[in-house]
Amino acid sequence: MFVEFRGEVEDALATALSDLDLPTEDLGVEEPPEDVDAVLASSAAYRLAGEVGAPPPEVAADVADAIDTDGYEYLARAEARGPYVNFHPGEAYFADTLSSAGDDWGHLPDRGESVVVEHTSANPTGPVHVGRARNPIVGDALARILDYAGCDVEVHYYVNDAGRQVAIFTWAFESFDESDLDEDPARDRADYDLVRYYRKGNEFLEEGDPAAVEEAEDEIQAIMQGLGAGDEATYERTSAVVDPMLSGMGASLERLPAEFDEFVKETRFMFDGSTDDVVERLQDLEEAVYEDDAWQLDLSDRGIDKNLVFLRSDGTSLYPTRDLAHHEWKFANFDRAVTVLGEDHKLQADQLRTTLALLGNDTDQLRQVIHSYVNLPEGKMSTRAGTAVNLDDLLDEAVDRAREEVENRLGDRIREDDLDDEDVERIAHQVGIGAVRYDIVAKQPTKAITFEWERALDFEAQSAPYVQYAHARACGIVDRADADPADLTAGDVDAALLSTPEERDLLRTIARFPAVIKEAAEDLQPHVVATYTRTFADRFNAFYRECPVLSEDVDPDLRAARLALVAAARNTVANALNALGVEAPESM
RNA sequence: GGGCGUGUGGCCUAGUGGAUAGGGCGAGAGGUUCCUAACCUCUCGACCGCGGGUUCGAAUCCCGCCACGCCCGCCA
Repeated sequence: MFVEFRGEVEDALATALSDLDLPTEDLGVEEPPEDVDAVLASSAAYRLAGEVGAPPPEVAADVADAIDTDGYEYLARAEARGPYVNFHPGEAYFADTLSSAGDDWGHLPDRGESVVVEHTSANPTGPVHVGRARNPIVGDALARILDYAGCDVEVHYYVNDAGRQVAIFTWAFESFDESDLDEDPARDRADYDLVRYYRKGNEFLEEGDPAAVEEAEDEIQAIMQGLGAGDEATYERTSAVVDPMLSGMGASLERLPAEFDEFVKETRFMFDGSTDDVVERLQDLEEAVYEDDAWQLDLSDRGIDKNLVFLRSDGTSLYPTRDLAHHEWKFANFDRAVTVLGEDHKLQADQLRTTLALLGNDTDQLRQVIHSYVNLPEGKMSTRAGTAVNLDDLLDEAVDRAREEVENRLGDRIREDDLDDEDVERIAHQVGIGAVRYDIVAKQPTKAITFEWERALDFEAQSAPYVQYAHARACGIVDRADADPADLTAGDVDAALLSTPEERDLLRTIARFPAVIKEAAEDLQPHVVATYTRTFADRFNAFYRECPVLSEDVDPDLRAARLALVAAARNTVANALNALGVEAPESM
């Protein structure tokens, strides 16, 4: 409704300005502060004051007078208040919001546009740790939000299965035995088992006997050459470590949950010849230079001082070369591509985008979302050094603490409901994992996060449980009303009965939800949705406090209207949480 | 050294040209015979890193400086 209302406001304002012979390019339509009782406002009078030769409040009054609200569905009233023109919707706005906010509220019309979202794409060398966890959390939320926004979304994990680390990993796995390793796996799963070989291999390369290291380097080199030459047997060897590692990592990611439609391996673009094709086309570019026996791209004219090496002196390709082929494949198969990357890949992202353009691609199709890392108070997390907090450990701890919390609260519940052990376990998972996810997705991705257990697992604060609780309260009311769900949003209720400030504010907030999805999808900013859920919970709690629904002294018509409002609220917050990938408990 | 990013009460955070900078944590005081108190109300607390500038108007734009992070591999 908000989106439609905004359109009407812009139309009415533009018409009024042109009737007054004033310029219409700067309408200045914005959302007023909380304490102003209007849905939208315009600050255009400030800029027009000079042109008109009158003070802004006078201009605002004239503009407000010139606005004709006839013929608009939702726009009912425009009034000047100081230098602003405030816009108010009529009853239809509230009535339509109430009747529209069904199960699919927040889903925008199909855009007929396919989008591939690539996220995580962590090297298959060890268990997923918290430092990396921002990528799947942001990426999964983005994919969900784009889906809500009407895109046809496919989610990919790009597997770096041809790089040097994989060659090291493969060599290490083949060279060492269980008896060479000095620790047991932290968990009984392939990623925890295999990472020990990777660590052992790196340790050996750093500290081993020089002659033996040289021998190992020859083997690592042979593996990379084999992959570059498209050798099936070499691919089998690397797959023997990569595939189980990936399935183990996938098990961690599923807990978030972050799921993928496809794991796209970079070897695919070596074996199908597209990397060779890219190399040839790069060599033909005028930016191509051959220096130190390696083929490079001089991108200094494009504002990138660092040369991009695309073919090593030994003739093998590099990660960026294969990624170029990968992205051309994406462009050929999807309308748009979104990639979620850690900030350490910023330069590479710029080089990729620039080079794709040089190769004749339309890079407007590509959006790269960059995020900072989650670090420990003492510094970076590293798989190789073994300093990382594993995602599984964080999630386990979160669920344990949530379970403890649920059990503590069982004692002093007023409500006599019957939460059995299964409910406790369900709530512990929903709340614990939701809190971790929400804590990360709610922050602007560009801001660095320092990981601290207490803060990450605070269930009060401005957390997932706060929002989830509002949802559970709404479910409790609907549940207790024992009404036919079909009646709840039926057109029979009279939205005009919802006249208290709390009811109006809640309706206004519900009305904004599709606009929030639209904004988050356009700007690729999931935290916008998280911010919205907090505002929503504030509004819902105010309503909950002031407006009884099921009390016996509530008039039946009002009760029906409030029940419909609660149902609309429940649908809104359920979908908002869903768009963030956070579960919405029906009781807690 | 260069490039990019970040800097908002003691701590975390929203807000990227317009209405007295909005929340949370923390500290203090209250609230439940009434649909879930993981809630709500009130109080305390901010020269929006520092200094200039542009503008009728700056947390927001521009310049300089400071602090922190990331990058500057024939690794990914």
